[in-house]
Amino acid sequence: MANTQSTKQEAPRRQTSARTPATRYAKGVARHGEILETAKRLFGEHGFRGTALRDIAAECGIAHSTLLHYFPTKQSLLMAVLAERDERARSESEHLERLDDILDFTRRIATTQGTDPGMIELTTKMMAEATDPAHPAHDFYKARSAQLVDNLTRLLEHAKQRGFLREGVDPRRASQGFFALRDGAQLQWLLDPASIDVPELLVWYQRSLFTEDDS
Amino acid sequence: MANTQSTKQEAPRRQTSARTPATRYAKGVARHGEILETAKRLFGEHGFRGTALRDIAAECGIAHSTLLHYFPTKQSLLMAVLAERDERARSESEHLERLDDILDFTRRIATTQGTDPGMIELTTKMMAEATDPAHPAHDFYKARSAQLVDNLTRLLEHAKQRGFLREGVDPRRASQGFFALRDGAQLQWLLDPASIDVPELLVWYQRSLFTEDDS
DNA sequence: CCTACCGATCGGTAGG
DNA sequence: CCTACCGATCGGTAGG
Repeated sequence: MANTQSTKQEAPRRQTSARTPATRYAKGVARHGEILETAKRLFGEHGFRGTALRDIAAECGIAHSTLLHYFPTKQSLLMAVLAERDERARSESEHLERLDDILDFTRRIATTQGTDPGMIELTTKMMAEATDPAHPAHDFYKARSAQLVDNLTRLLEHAKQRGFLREGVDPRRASQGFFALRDGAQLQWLLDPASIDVPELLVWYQRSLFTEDDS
Repeated sequence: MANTQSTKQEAPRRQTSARTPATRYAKGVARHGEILETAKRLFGEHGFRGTALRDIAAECGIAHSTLLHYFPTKQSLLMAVLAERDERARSESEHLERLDDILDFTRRIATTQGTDPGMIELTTKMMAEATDPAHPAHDFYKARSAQLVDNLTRLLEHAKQRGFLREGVDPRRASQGFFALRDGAQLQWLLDPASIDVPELLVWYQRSLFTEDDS
């Protein structure tokens, strides 16, 4: 495992029994990431309230008090998980400035399902749990949902101006409909994965919005 | 409270300090219903796992052990809540045999939102919580969702044979889409009631499925 | 319908 | 990174 030392390209260090600061740091970072990944998965499977810190810690092979060394409270762990998830989503939607990508936008969101089912599971279940106003992630998802709808609405408005939208399609309503369809379909998929093809359903919805000029 | 005795139409009973069996029975039934209503509301607000029996009992003015006299386990209380909710929904969809009602079907489902928001809140939140396979209501919602989709699919197939559906509308996909849209919209509505008009969104979706021959 | 209690579990802390 | 512990809370039971 520590074979990276075997090259000995650097000046030899003191061979004490204590690990070097660099090693300890790297190990800490790895633990940090391991906890995050495990938390992401378990929060997705059992929800935030349904997951105990002891469960996450056990899967990482540490005591739960050790986990609290990396994340001082359970809520801080949740926020870290949401921030990581959000950062990835943000970078995805960042390069959607060009209107050419609108058709591709929903398709990309749709196919994310296959890319990282764990992320989808987390997002959907946490959002559902966060409908409780007392839930620590309530404000996060409230703001996030509004932002998503607003972004897609803006894209659809531009598309409408260029004549890409079918008659009678209201940008805001269509945007709300897209995310409602996505979240509802994912809920159904979580209940019974074999019962529904989420990407296919979303692509079908998307096609019903645009005029038939995709080559 | 016990004024039903004042009519004295029956033979006079012994006037002991103990209440009559009839009175006790009526009181028990009332308690039973009171607990059910309170549980429905609190499960809707905080979910099943997020609601303690002590909270429900406290709102009914009894000890939590007294609640367990009426419902021996927490899960049995949940099942009673779901059964009552399901019975009402079943009687609603019972008289949908006639195909004339299809257009009205989704509209009825849509406007239920305004009729009993508590019921909607309960259904949506419990369904979301039940995506956890370990949740006691998992099988219930899995079966229930499939049944709803199947029922609407059948109605849409009949409508399609009669030429009521737009071209390219697949009954099954449209049915899945309807319930996905409903559940996702209700999720959004729970997060922020002011952000979305669920009935309006569902009626709009419904119109996109049928040909324009509604008077 | 209550008091009193059980064992289990929770998030978090102390102290090393 | 651990053991040991805290106070709080949980669903459920005993016994009246």
